[in-house]
Amino acid sequence: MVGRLAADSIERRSGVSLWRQIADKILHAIAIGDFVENTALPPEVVLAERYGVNRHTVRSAISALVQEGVLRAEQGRGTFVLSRKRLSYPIGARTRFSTGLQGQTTERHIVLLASSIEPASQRVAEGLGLARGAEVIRLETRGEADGRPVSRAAGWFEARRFAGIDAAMAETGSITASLARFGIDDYLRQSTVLSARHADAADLADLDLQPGAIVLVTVAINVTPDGQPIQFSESRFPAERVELRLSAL
Amino acid sequence: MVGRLAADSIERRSGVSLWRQIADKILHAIAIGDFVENTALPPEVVLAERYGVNRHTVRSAISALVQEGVLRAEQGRGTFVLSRKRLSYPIGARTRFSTGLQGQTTERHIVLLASSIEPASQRVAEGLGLARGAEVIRLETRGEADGRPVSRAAGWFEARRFAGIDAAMAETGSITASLARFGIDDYLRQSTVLSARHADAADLADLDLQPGAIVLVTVAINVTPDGQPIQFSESRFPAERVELRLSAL
DNA sequence: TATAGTTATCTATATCAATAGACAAATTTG
DNA sequence: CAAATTTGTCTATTGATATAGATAACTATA
Repeated sequence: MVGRLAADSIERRSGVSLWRQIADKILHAIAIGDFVENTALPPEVVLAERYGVNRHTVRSAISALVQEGVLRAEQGRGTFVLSRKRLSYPIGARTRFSTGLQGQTTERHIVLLASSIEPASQRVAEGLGLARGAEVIRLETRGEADGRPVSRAAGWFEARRFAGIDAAMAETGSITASLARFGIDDYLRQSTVLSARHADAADLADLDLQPGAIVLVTVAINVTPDGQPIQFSESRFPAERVELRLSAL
Repeated sequence: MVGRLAADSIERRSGVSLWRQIADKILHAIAIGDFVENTALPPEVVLAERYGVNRHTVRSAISALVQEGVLRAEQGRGTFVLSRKRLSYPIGARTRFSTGLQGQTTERHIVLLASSIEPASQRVAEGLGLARGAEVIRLETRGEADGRPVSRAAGWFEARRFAGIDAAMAETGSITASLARFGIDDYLRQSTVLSARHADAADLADLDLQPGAIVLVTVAINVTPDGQPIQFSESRFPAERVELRLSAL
């Protein structure tokens, strides 16, 4: 018996335009190696036939991907796949931003975008083992590697215990280094919950994405080695640039 | 300083229609508890103003979600959120479909959709430690819980060692039970790589999704306790119905 | 029962998305 | 150079998407 391999037709009047669907198909084809880096795509006419749409619709899709920096079109020659490997971000017991991307990138750092003190919401309070409404410090950060944004995170810390962590973070550019100032030499990831959704307007701006992009979302709790919760965080990763590699916890 | 909390505007001419974006927003709002199960949504006029679109556009979004079984509209009364909690699928060293969903569901099983023998592709061969082109058995399966599809997976096994595993799978409806027939009493997850993308036509059909839906994708390798690779798999989960909970590996 | 609040339906108009065809411009190949 | 191939541009038409306004139908409540 033969399994159906990607019937791969497109959906009309779905709320997602055909050009967007085809752009996604091309991205997927690149991701699985059907279209190879630094080689030409099939001609527009062929793609139009393959996907069962008009050539102009294919052109709209290609145009969007050229904007996104995935393809380069050259009149008379063809349309070429630019190289853009996805970063593989490790998630495990000792998940650290910078060390996790060593070897894949030459440069990476965290930028502190904003910070504030606020009462803990239900889930933050639960995660940190605090009373609802207790004061917490929120740090909004963006992770960048080789000049490209690869993550956008919000982290919450108990305000009383970690007063001044915002300044430490701005100065050091590292969560690990900032926590060290409060006597935290090591911390472990207690839990990670993962989901995915379309990027909202904030994601688009923060992560330099195009409308319709997908973000991976992790909600995690970090604890000291003896199990004391110190950080609750929600991170967003652009799915087109990052994959998450789950390592031993 | 104050961090921007979800500017949450909508994107025009993005390839995703406004009604689809608003439908996604409503789903998200339900997911994070802004809209509560079994209570009414704000009136259409209010939603239209909040999202900055015409009332009719909001109605299109609501109409789609009614079709998807997320909402129920009652003339004169309001539009209500039906209950549909996301399943939390655990991923860890001993990831098992059925046991992982115990407690959250009353019934779950795996359906064998198709099977075939084929030469190993590059990545499958690498994952299983075989020569490229070596014969492998592919099992196409769907996981269902309480009558709803929650996963769609392809699993590859070395053909010589696991000849007949397709029949075993069809009979037992369990990977674990099928492997037991080949003397595999225990197996561990060696690696998991996670990504997300839009559902393609096959996903839409297999997982009973609407166009524009997002799927979480895991690529995993299972090994015997002494490290021998036995299964390479790629699974897809509907992000609107499933979240992945990473537990200790 | 009367009123306010809500969803449902209708008409009309403007813009975006998709198709269709023709031809121009650039590149490669014979 | 000529022909073939491929991307780029233009015009035109159709259907889906979005806005706007008016009114009907239904529900709850004072």
